Amino acid sequence: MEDMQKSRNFIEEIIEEDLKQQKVSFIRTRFPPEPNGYLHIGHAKALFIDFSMAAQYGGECNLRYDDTNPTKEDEEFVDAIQEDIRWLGFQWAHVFYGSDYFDTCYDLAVSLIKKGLAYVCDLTKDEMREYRGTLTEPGRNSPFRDRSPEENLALFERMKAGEFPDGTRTLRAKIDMASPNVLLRDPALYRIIHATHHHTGDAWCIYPMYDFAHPIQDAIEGVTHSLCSLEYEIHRPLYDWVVEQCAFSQKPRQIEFARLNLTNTIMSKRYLRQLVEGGHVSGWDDPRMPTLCGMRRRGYTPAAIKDFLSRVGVAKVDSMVETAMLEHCVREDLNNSAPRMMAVVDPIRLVIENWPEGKTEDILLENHPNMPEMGTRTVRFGREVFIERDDFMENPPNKYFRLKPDGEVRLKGAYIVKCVGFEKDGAGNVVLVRCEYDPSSKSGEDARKVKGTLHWVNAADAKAATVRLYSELMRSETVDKEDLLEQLNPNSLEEITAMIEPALAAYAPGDKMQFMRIGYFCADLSNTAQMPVFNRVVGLKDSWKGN
RNA sequence: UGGGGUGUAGCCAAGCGGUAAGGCACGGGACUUUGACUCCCGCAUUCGUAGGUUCAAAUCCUGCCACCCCAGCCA
Repeated sequence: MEDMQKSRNFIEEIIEEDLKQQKVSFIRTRFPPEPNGYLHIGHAKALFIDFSMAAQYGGECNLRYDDTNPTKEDEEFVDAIQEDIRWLGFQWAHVFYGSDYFDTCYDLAVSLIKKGLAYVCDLTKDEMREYRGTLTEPGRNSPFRDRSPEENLALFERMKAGEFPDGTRTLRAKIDMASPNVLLRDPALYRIIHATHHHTGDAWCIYPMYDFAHPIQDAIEGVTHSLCSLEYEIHRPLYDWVVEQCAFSQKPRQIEFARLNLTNTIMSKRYLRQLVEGGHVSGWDDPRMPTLCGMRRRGYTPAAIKDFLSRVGVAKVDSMVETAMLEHCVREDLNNSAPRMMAVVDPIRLVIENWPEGKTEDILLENHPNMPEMGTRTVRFGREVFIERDDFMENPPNKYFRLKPDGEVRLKGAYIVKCVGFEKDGAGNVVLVRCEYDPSSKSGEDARKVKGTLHWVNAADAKAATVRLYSELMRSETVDKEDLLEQLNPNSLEEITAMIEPALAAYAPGDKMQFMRIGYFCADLSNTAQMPVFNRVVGLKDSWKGN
């Protein structure tokens, strides 16, 4: 037939063109996180692209820790990163460490020195900045630029041997101090750092810079397409310079795409750390965090995240995606898999006055209205039940389908009840609603319909549970990085005690379910039968205008 | 004021000289023992802007405007 050709994003176009022109025959990509923090949804976009491009063209993707700066990295993050990638459902071909290539990097640096393309520079950090010039003025050559290869070799060897303190010397590429691209003004290739590296220990005291190490790592691994975010666009000439001057025959190609930004979300690692260390969240896996471990704990599913990422697409425009899109994706996924349960999040009592004291009745409830294969369960119904405070109003607005004086409503799966009275406490809050039920209105046995249906929990066997209602961490759509803490949403976590149907207490940590008419929830890691804890993943859509 | 990028609806995003896909959001309706789900319908006479080329321009050309990135011995 005339199947609509699925449109290709620009990276797919490049890859297909490279394949067609036989520039490459096997696609290899890499996901190169620096092990200095937990992965977040922004990384997920990058790795989603890295892994899916490789998979789509029958190639492979490596996981490579970009660990060239021992002062910022820690082994702590290495395992967590793998766990998150696996959780999303991706499998790498190999795990590499950038530090595995330190010997090669060193040798290549030596070869650059021999070719007169790199030199040891004694300028201090401040001096180097001064010599670099500005965006509009060219820089000046370092006074050490013309050292002989022999002298450079000797000095570089002594740097490696640990003879010089941190910050006293660097190895620099000899490119062009007048380049309009500031990155090409003799960039540092190596710096001295006397620190223990989490992976190589004390083997080295000089470490290659990202701009030198990354293209080398890519080339060694045979990466064909090195996908990264837009801010590296300006690094590409340097990337290509390194590949060229180090004489790699197979040249990896760097392609840049826009990183993900989400409304009401802060993504930068530095600020996330600030939230964790300042105690503004409970940890990296706080369900409000955009980290993958946080989203996992919140109850987001890999399928929902991947669906979201594919909907967002791949392009070069700086964009800000609405969180609503993400929420739509979890709802869609959970709608098809989450059993429907009843929990009353803000309970008040409802008494059925014409229901005999002590009498109970078993109610059969479907676990999913659209999926009979999910089975049924039995719930006890009695004289007294809990209903939501919101589901009764003394003076309701128009089109209020819930309980009101003299109004009728069905209790889900049970009977139609009519409000015959209510009681308030001293503060004027309704604490009890009095009803009478219609014995002929048993669910499934009666054609009579009422507009509203309420969820409920039988008071005699309801269990208490802690329910955490999460909302966005940041109160405005965009976040100004200046005064982060003032922009925090003070109400991003509301913890309440809810009354739940007994079966809910048996759910294991990580299980997801729908609290009927409320939202999708996930049993928290700390969930126990004694005191169940549920996190709200996302609320149900609510089109009631009076709300 | 230098260089590198990017501008299509409220938000993403197709489009690649032949007359503006799709999704989210939003609005209206049907269905409903979840105000959910599902299903219909609506939602850019116009593509940052001003000109030019062409029978024909979001697509090509020129100018202008806006926004993002770069002056780490971070990645």
